Amino acid sequence: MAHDSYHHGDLRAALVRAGLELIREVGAEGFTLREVARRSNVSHAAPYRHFRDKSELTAAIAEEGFTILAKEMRRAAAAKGTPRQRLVRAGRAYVAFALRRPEHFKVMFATPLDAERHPAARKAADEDFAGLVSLVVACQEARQLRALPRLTVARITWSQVHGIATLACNGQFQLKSRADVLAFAGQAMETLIEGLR
Amino acid sequence: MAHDSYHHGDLRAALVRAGLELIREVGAEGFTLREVARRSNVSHAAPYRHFRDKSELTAAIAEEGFTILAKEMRRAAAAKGTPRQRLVRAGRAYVAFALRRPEHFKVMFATPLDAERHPAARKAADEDFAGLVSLVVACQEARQLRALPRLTVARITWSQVHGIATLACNGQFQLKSRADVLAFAGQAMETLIEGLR
DNA sequence: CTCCGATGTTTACGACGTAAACATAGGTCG
DNA sequence: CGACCTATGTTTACGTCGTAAACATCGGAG
Repeated sequence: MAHDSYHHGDLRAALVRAGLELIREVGAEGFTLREVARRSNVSHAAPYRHFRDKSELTAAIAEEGFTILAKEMRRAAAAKGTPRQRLVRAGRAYVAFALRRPEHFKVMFATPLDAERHPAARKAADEDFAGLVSLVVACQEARQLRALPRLTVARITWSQVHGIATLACNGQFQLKSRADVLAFAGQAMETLIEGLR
Repeated sequence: MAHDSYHHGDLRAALVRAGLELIREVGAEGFTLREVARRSNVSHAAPYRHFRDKSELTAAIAEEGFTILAKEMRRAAAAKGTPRQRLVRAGRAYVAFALRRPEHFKVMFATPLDAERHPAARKAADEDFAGLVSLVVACQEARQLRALPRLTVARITWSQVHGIATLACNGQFQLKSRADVLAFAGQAMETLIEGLR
């Protein structure tokens, strides 16, 4: 339990936190297991007691990201408003997340999350998508969306939002402020939904 | 000129080619300057005569990618058909490119292409986008798109297509075959354009 | 023909990922 | 209450990487 003793208490969580911070600072390229260990005041081999290799730590960080993202989308889509408005808000939350933590976001989608190697991360990602599907279904039930297959509609929407998030956090649009990007995201969602009716 | 002499002839091009191949095989993570040198039958320090550092080689590879992509989109959007059909075909070509060379595609968008550090790559990317804009403008002139700002429409379209490409080549949709993904891409574009009218 | 600059090579350094051997702390069982 | 066992750290070691500096070689300009 003692924080400064030989044993750490909860090194695993500490490593994930430190890793998250490091990735925010230097991005996935500069990200280093040894530096994560250093920041956790632990020898460079200690992480191997908790993660089989580096990719497993980044997967844990990705998982954390999916969990946070899910939470923020849920909050944005909270009950009030029409299903359509809720869907739009969720989409904007997605983009907002990517803008606020671009490096974290990139790590989440850097690698095809191998279901065998990193089942937890994969599950978290799938749950994010499930949340999106349920918003889409709500729209369809309210007759605010055309009756295409649910999965198809969800994928189209996800792609739109994900594309905006990806391109924006790589600075590919020449938009100045985050607010501009978010406004654009809203516009894009409205347009898309218009096509989906 | 001799291929086996001390001097290589056109090492720079050879490095880009070898690099491209290597990235296709092992992805951006396993990508190594030294291995590229090895495959070019050259010492591990030789690349530094042609690239300031590793990132400059990957930028050159990215640039090559943007050039190829532009060519393929141009070909797909060739004259026949309505502007709208041409736009859809270009979008599908974008996705097809990502599916055919996923690792290459990832490298192209891995990093915010710094205009200072990698001007050539940046320019190639901008030209790709310019091509898209011109297709969108053609659609607008044919009254097949609502009169939103050109840039906005182009960005929305790009985001949609880019999102599909990114998610698909990370295996995030659970679609089996490339054909399925391409069909989906077409559907998505049609839907989006519907909303843009 | 000679010399110079462009292009390769060798050697060297520090950092990294990872494995193996070793150490310690804290709970379990006598 | 005290001796072990196991989970969790540490140390040491190895091979690879990116990169820099010093050195070598070739081909073309004077």
